[in-house]
Amino acid sequence: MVTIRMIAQKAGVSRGTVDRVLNNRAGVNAETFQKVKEIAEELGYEPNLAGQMLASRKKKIKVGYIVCDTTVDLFFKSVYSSAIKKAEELEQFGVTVQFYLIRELEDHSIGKVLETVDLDELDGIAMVPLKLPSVMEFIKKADEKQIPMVFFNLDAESKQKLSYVGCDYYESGRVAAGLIGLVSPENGKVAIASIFDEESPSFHDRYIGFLNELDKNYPKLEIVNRNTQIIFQKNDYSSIQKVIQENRDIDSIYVVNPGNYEICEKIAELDTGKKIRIITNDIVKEQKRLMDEGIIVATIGQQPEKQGTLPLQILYDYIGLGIVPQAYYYTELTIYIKQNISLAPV
Amino acid sequence: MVTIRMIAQKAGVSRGTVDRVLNNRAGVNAETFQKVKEIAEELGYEPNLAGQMLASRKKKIKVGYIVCDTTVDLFFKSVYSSAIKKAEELEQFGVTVQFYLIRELEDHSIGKVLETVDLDELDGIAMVPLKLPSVMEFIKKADEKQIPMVFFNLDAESKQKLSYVGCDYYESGRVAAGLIGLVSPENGKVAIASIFDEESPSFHDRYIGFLNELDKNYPKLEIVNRNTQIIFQKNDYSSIQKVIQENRDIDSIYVVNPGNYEICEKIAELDTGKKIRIITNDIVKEQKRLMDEGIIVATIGQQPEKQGTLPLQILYDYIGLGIVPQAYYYTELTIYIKQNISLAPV
DNA sequence: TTGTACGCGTTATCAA
DNA sequence: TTGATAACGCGTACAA
Repeated sequence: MVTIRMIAQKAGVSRGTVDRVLNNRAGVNAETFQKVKEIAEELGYEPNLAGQMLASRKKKIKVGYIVCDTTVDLFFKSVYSSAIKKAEELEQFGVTVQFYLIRELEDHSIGKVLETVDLDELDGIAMVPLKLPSVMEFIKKADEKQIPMVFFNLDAESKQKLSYVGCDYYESGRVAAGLIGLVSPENGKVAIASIFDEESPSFHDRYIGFLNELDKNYPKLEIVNRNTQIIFQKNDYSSIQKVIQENRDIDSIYVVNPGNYEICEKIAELDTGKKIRIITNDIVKEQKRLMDEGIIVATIGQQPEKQGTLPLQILYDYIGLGIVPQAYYYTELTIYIKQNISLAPV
Repeated sequence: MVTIRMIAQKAGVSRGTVDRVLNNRAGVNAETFQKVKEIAEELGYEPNLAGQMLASRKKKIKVGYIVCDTTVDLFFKSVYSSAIKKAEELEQFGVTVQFYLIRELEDHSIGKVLETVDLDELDGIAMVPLKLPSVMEFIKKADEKQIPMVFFNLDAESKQKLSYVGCDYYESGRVAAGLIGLVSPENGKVAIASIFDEESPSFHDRYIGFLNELDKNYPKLEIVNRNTQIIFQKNDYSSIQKVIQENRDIDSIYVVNPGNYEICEKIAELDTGKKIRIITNDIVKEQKRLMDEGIIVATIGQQPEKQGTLPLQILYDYIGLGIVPQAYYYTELTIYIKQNISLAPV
C-alpha cells in the first residue's frame, strides 16, 4: 500500500507538501507540484479509508435530511427509519444529521418547516425535492450558499446537486408492462389506475414507460382506459368502478400509484369473476397481506432502505473524504411476488 | 461518542487496562475488570470503526478464498470477479487474499489444488464446500487448526463455521413455483427439468420447495413429469424431448439447474406451439439474450456479487475487528424478467 | 513555499 | 497487574 509518507520520501519533500499537492491546495512550487503528482501517479496512491475517516471527525460535519412525512405516504416510513439508522452509524465519524419532515398541506404549501432550517449551519443536504414553490425556493437558497445537495426519490435540477438516488421511473413503468405481459393472456385486456397526482413526475414517467413498452412488445394487449379515467381521487373509487363495470373482461390492472392501497381491495371487490391480476409499486408492511391474499400478484420495489442510507453516505464521503459521487444512483427494480415479499427489507 | 480514553479517565486507569478489559485479555485485576466493564456498559461504549480499521493493519491478516472454477459453472464468474475486487479493497486494511480455483474432475476428485493450501499461513477461509471427500477432508483439517471459515453458495457443517452466505434454495424453489403459477393458466400443465446433479443439495432443496409450494397454493396445476425424467445429461436432451413430445400442451417449465442454458434453447426448439414459458435460476451475461428473445420469461437470481464480497468482509470483520457475524446471510431471491435483467449486477 | 507536530481511536509492546 | 508510549495514515494548524 502506498502512503503519503512513502511519496514524500521518494520525492524528497515533507508529508505536508505531498498533502497539499494531493488535495490541490495552493502554496506549492509548480515544479515540486508536478514532481509529487507524478510520483503519486506512478506509485498508484490511494488514500487509506481508515486514516481519512479518523481524521475527518474533526470536521464536525452537519447535514440535513429532509424527507416526506410518513403520514402521507407510507412508503417513506422505511426510508426514514433507514436514514435514522445510518445517521447513528455516521455519528462515530463526527457527523450529525438534522431531520426535517415535510408534508404538503391542504393549501399546497408545506407550512413553516423549511424556515427552521439554518442553512449556515449545514454542510450538506439530502432531500426529496417536492415540486412545490417553497421547496424550490429553498433549493435556490441552498444553491446560493453553495451547499452540496443529494436528491432522493424525486429528481430536480440545481447547481449544487451532487447525485440523485432513487427510482428510474420510466424503467419502472417498463418492468410493470413486462409483468402485465407475463400475467395476461396474449390478447388480454389491461387497465391502468393511479391516485390523484397527474402532475407528479413519478407517475408521468412510469405511465409513459408502461405505454411504450406495452405498445412495443405486447401489441396485442388492449388498454381499456388509455387516456381516460386513469386517475382516482382519494376515497373516491367511482372512476375505476366505472372502468371495471364497463369492461367485464379485464385481465390485469396496473395501479401506478396505489396511495394507501385501498384501491387494490376495492378492485378485488368489484372483480366479480375474481380474475383481475393487479400489478403495483412498492409495498409496506401493513399491506403485505394483500399479496398473501392474492389481491396484488406482483409489485415493483424501489429499495427504500437505499434511499434512506445512500444520500447520507454520499454526503459524508464527499464532504468528509472528498470522494466525488456518481450523478445517478438508480435503485434496483425489484420484483416481489407472494413468495419473496416476506424477505423484502421494509 | 464514547472512547476508550473517556472510560479510562472515569475509571481512573490507563487506556491499556481498558483495552485489556474490553477485549477480554488476561492480566487484569478482577476488581478493576468489573469496574471498567461496568463503566463501559454504562457509557454505552462502541468501538470506533475508523480507529479499529487503522490499528488492525498490523495484524497482516491472510485469508483464502476457495471458489469453483468458472469454466464449469458460468455462475461463478461474477462471484469470482466480485471477490477479486473486494480483495483489492481490503488490501488497505492489511488483508491479503489467496485465491484457489477448484473443479470437479472426471474421476470426481478435485485434483491437487487444495494440497497447495498452507493452513498454517491462513487466518481464515472462505469457500464453496463442495460435497466431495477431499473437500470434506480439507474442512476437517481446517477445523482442527481452528481456522474460522465462511461457506458460500453451498452450506456445510463444521465447528469453525462462522457463517453461510448464499441462497436459501428451498425458498428459491418456492419463488419459482410462484412464478410458474403467475405465468400459467389455472389448470395448466407444468414440467420440471434440471441438469444432472440429483445429489446436489441446491437441486434437492429447490425441488422440494417447488413441489411443496405448488401443491399448497396451486393445486390445479399438473406436473407432467413429477418424479420422472426430470434430469437430463449434459448435451443429451432426449429425456426432456420425450416429455415435451408426450405432453403437447405444456404451459411452463421450471429449469432448476440450467447448466449452460442450452437446455432452454432446446426447449424453445421443441416447443412447436411457441407457448411454453421457461422459469429458471440465475443468468449470466452471455445468456441475457435468452430473456430478450423471450425464451426464458423469468429467472431467479442469487446475488453473485454478494457471495463474492460478503464472505471476505465477514472474515475481516471477525478476525480484524472482532465483530461476530450472523450464522446465515441469505441472498435475496431477485426476480428478473426481460425488462429489468439489463440492470442486474453480473 | 515548505516543514513540523499534533490529534483522531485503537492496538501492541515494553517498562514498571 | 498496570501504565506509558509508539504506531497506523491522514488532515491541518502553526512555525520556519
